[in-house]
Amino acid sequence: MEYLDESSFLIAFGKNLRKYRKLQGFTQEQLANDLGIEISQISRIERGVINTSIGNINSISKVLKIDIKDLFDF
Amino acid sequence: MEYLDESSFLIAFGKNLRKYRKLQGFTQEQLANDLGIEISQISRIERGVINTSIGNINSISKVLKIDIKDLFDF
DNA sequence: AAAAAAGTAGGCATTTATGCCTATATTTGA
DNA sequence: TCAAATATAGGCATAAATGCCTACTTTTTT
Repeated sequence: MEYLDESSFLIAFGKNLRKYRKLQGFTQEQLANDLGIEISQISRIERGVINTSIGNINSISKVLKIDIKDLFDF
Repeated sequence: MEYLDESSFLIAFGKNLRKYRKLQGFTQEQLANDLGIEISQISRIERGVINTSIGNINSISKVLKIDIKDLFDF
């Protein structure tokens, strides 16, 4: 198991989220709308610009209908 | 797979974190010191009072030497 | 190539997490 | 039971995420 520094972690997480979002057939806008959050936030999370909350990630996994653990599996 | 609302999720997450922290033989203070964050934050996370960041959780898994996915496995 | 769709960027105000500190409560061990 | 260790609580200042908005860039589709 490898541990990343925060910046690398956020970028890797974002890439993985993007993968699952597309896999489930969502645009950033659809995901943001279903979540009730800003589309710009999705963009920032996927690019690793911001360090979002675990609650937010729980909501995202709910909307995408995936296991939250998958979002941390990379 | 079951999806929790945010409040229930944060409480469940906190309980799980506490379980793994004790399992790895850390006090809240030791964990906070190793992380370089406030002990009061650990307490708040474990009680589900705050909605901490994914970067913080990555750091915690690193210090506890566990798989980050375990912290989301409940 | 042109138009449409999707994603990126940045500013500003607001909300929330965090740091720092002190005091209180609970749990553990002698 | 008493003392020590561990955890909880709250206030205040600061930093960071978020909401809301507009403009620009990149990608996709026709």
